[in-house]
Amino acid sequence: MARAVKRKTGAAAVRLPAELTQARRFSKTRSAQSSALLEDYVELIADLLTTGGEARPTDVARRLGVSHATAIKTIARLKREGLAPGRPYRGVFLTQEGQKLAARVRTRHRLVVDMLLALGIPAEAAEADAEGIEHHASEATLKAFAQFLQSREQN
Amino acid sequence: MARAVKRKTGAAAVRLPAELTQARRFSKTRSAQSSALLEDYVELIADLLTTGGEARPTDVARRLGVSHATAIKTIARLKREGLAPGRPYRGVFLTQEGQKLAARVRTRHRLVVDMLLALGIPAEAAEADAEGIEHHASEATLKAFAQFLQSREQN
DNA sequence: TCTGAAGTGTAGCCATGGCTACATTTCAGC
DNA sequence: GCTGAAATGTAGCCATGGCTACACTTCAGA
Ligand SMILES: [Mn+2]
Ligand SMILES: [Mn+2]
Ligand SMILES: [Mn+2]
Ligand SMILES: [Mn+2]
Repeated sequence: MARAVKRKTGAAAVRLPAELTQARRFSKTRSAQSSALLEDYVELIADLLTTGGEARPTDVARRLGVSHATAIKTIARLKREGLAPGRPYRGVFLTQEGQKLAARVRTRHRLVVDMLLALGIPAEAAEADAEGIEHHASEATLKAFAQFLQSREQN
Repeated sequence: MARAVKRKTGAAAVRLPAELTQARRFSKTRSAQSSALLEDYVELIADLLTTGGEARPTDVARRLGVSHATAIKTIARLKREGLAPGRPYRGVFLTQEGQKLAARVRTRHRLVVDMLLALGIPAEAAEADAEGIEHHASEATLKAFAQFLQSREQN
């Protein structure tokens, strides 16, 4: 295309900013994707901690449907990123920062599920889709979801 | 927890199926994630082909915001998977299967964007979020989106 | 107190999807 | 026709996130 600039003179120049915009969108999606896994781990660990008082790598692995080795490796990444402290063989916990992230993620998760349910989507599909969708919902989208739900409640 | 089975006898046994369900959800999300990139490539290539008659690796790279080397490597994967034929230095095309996939993906993309717009989400946020969300919307969810839009048009 | 099963951790493999650096090919314009 | 700039392709690096196989800790119960 760059070689074609001299062929299709006019339109190409105009389309350039659109290319940048689209590239930025994809870039945003990639970045969301890279935090998605950590978000799910933190959310799940928080859930295990509140429910059972402890979060063990094996439990995390079983709930996520991955091997315990995979879970342990990712938990190590949580530790590296300052989201989870913890000594070896002692279960996982969350730092203040980890807890804050967990709270945000849990709220968001519920909002997305509720929205899908409100649209009449069957429960299991709503839960499954939400697990992926949640990581790509911007603040603007979350706000719109909340407003939609609120307007629904009023009738 | 498995070690804890003998401590917390009752509840753990009941919770087992729920664990499997949740694991299945995460597994589904992971699988959606693994096809997401190919879907975006195919969608974009189809777009370039219809718009300009050709899809060159450099154009694909620029639109996705990645290096040309990355684009070429992923395009090689498209070829491996039977979605794109093409000789070296000759631009990319789509097989019948690739075209079918592109059509499905494009329709889905538009539906998701339209849904978000209908909820009052600002255009740029809608476009950006849709780029990630689309890959996690099941048939049930797409159907619900379509129905919502239809009911909207009628007033 | 000992011990073995369960849980935890480590090592090392693979595919993916980014990147930079460099080599090769194409083709517009002279 | 030549040629050099742009496009294309290749090589090789890295991090991530899966996996299996094996080693090490822990602790419930004998
Ligand atoms: Mn999730
Ligand atoms: Mn979630
Ligand atoms: Mn997309
Ligand atoms: Mn798309």
